[in-house]
Amino acid sequence: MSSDLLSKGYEPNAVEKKWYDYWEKEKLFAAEEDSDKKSYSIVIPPPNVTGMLHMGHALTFTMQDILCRYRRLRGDNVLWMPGTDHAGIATQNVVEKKLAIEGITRQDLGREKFIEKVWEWKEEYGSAIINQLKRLGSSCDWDRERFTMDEGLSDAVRKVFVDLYNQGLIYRGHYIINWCPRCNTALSDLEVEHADKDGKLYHVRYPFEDGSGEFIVATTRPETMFGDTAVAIHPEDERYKDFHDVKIKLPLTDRVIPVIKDDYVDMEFGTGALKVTPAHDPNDFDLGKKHDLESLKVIDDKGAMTEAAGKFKGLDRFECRKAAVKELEAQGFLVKIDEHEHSVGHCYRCQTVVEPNLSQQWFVKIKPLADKAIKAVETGKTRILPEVWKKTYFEWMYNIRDWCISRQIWWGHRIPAWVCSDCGKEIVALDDPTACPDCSSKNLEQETDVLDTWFSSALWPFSTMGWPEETKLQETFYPTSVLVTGFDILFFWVARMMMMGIHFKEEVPFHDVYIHALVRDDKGRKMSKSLGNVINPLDVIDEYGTDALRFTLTAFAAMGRDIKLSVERVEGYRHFINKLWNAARFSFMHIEKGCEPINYDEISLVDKWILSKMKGVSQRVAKSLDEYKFNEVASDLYKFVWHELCDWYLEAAKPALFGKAGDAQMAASKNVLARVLRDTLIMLHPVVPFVTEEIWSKLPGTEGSIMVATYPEDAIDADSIILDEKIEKDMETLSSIVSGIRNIRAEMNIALSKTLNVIVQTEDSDIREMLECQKNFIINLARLESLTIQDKGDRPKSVATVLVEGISVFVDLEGVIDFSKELERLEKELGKVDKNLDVLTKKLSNKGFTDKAPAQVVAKSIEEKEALEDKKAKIIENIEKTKPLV
RNA sequence: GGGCGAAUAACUCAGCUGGUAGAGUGCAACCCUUACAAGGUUGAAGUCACAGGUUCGAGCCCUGUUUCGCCCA
Repeated sequence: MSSDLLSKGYEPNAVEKKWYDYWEKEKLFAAEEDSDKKSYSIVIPPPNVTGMLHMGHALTFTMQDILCRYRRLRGDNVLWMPGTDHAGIATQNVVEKKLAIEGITRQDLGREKFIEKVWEWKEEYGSAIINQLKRLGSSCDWDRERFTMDEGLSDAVRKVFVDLYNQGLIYRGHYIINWCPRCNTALSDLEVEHADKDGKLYHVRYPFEDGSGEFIVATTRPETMFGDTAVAIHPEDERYKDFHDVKIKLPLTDRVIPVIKDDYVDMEFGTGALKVTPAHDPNDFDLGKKHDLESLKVIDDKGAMTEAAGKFKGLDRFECRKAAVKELEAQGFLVKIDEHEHSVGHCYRCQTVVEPNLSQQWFVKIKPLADKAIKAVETGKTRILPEVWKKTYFEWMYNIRDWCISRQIWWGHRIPAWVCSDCGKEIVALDDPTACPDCSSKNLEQETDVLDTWFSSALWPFSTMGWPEETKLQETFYPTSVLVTGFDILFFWVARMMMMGIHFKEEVPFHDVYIHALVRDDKGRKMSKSLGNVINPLDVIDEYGTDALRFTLTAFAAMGRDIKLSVERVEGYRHFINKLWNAARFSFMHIEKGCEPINYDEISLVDKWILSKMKGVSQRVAKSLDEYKFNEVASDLYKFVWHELCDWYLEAAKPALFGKAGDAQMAASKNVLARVLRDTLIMLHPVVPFVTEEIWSKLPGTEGSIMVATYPEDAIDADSIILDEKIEKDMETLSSIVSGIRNIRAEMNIALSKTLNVIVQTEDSDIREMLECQKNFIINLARLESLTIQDKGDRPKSVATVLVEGISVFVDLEGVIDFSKELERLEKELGKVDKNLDVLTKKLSNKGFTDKAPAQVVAKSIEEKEALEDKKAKIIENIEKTKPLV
């Protein structure tokens, strides 16, 4: 026996580093390419190479790590594929900012040199996020770490591009796209974030050319008027039905524009006359195409006005708005300005207001790809959980629009397309062409654009496994078992992986998609730098330990619900880790050797009880993990460790463990304790890997890492552990009696040092027998001097009473208290019973209930009512007998 | 404007196919009882947002209202 095996409190910091290094060194995270075991695989959502660990990472990596560690304990061959994303715009921004400090722009360097700089930056800082992920305990197979710009993945990207092009699913064209004037690139629809802004609605006079009248048009963007090429009205608008062939003299310009009729126009909005700017509004663009209107670009790529804006040329678009309004007012064209809230698109990388702009870009024709991805979810080949997200997925897929994939930045996969300068031939090829296939010219110019970063991440589940090569890895691990991610990238990433996976692998990329919640602050707000409410996971880990953070996130990860996190909550769960630690510390005082098969003939009721409870937990935990109910895993384990193992089992087993029940019982209980601690650690390990490994390493009879242990349900002798309802019921009776006596002690203010004499009466002979056997249990835990078990008999005089399931418990209070308190207690108890009895009586006197409710339910109610009536009678009796004592 | 979700103890949240409301934290009282004061024992605390409806019976199902959050345009 030795208590100095473990220190008094759990100190996570030293322990975590030690074990993480050990796991890595021992290659315990490594997947086997070829194995007889069942395969289980997850690819991580690759964090941005510029990223810093935040709570969202902590949550998603904790969940994935739990699943992977759990599947290893179940004997699976697990691949958890890690890597990072080159994050085109974000990374380019970071490096540009760094250069700016030195006063250099990327244009100063030129494309080649700049990209070299980015690679240098990546080599230096790119592993930061990976190291942070390791601190979470993530058991990824790091030897397989990939990067979306590495050679293999770049090959995959190129092949996909070329194939899609040849299949007619990638095309180039002039369309209106979202343009970020700060990043100087096109963005996909998804990369634009809409925010409601207080703006103004300007009402402007658009006079007819012949002076016979005017329209009043309402616009939020008067600066775009220089690009107007028509005014549109609704064909059925009563107000304008007499206008035929009118032309508009566009204010502040010399231009005359036509009036078109289209039922797209909203008659309710403003005056029902809509200015049409095809080059700067997506809807107007469609309208322009339909009516064959000219597109006039008035805002350039930097957000400044073009030639077409006349004297406003060169002005920033927002400056121009002010200037134009002033001019309109001066010339009498401005009717009024209303306050107006409207939605404005912002760049998701830099928050600059996005400019819809006409330009030549590359697009993926997405509909054919989407159709197959929809079908995969409809038929259940891929499950989306929780189910609510299925609807969102379908909604987006049905309304999907072609995906703009070209970006006018430098950092990324350069589009493998060339144009022949001589004949204009467009060439897209796997290998760089040297001559034009049509005219043999060698004057080829490569496309300067790069691909949307999400284009490469869409290939992640198979490109990381070696595709387009045929590899053993893909054979073993594709499709992956589950994708775990937040809903914020459901469209960006999940949907696109679905489309690409199905198209190129002819197989869905994952069987399950588990969508988890977002981590918010304790008031439910998104964590953001500007709000200053960010909780840095690394700080939390430093203060409370990784396991405490992981357990907290797990406990709060109820499906489909956001997590409101505060450090206080982490602190709460640190107490749990410490409780576990101390339970182990106590156990180590008794456990001398590894556990041996349990002999049920030799062990006590509490022994059987804790084994039964443990069996229930291991079954429920397994089921909950299969269903991604992480919070249930945490609460089951918490309840078991704290309230069953520590509160009752360890306390009840103490006499036996200290040898007060004989050597045989001591040995048997020690064996049970060893078994329970071992299996508890294994069940906990996926959630709290560090503390469990530390305890495991000191637990007698264990070899190697807990990571390669066997989950209790799979143990060779798993069936010898019995889930026994009768035992659990008996234990409940016993603990209720103990709690009842403790309650009397507390309410009567009886010191713990005062041992009590108690008489228990029940007419049930089975229970009497059970109680007789478990006498010491009650005596020890309720701190009694003596315990008498009777059939029935005279009620002793000066007692406090408590009723447990028809069992009367009399606590002898001779000379201890004043009985007015006891009377108070009894009256209170009577009140409770009466209230419950009321409900049941009403229910049972309702003919509808007795006639229509299932017989089982009625019978149960009758039984309960009888028990309560019996209880009531006994309480009244006790009250009557107590009254004279007051 | 379209869609989705949430509302349960002071706080954070569970609550399965409808059958007398649960946990943790916090609070109050007592206790250093030989693993743990980061602990133990006991206790108080809820018109399940509001209004209707279905049902013998509704936190749960249906309709509407309010408030909040999110997504899409």
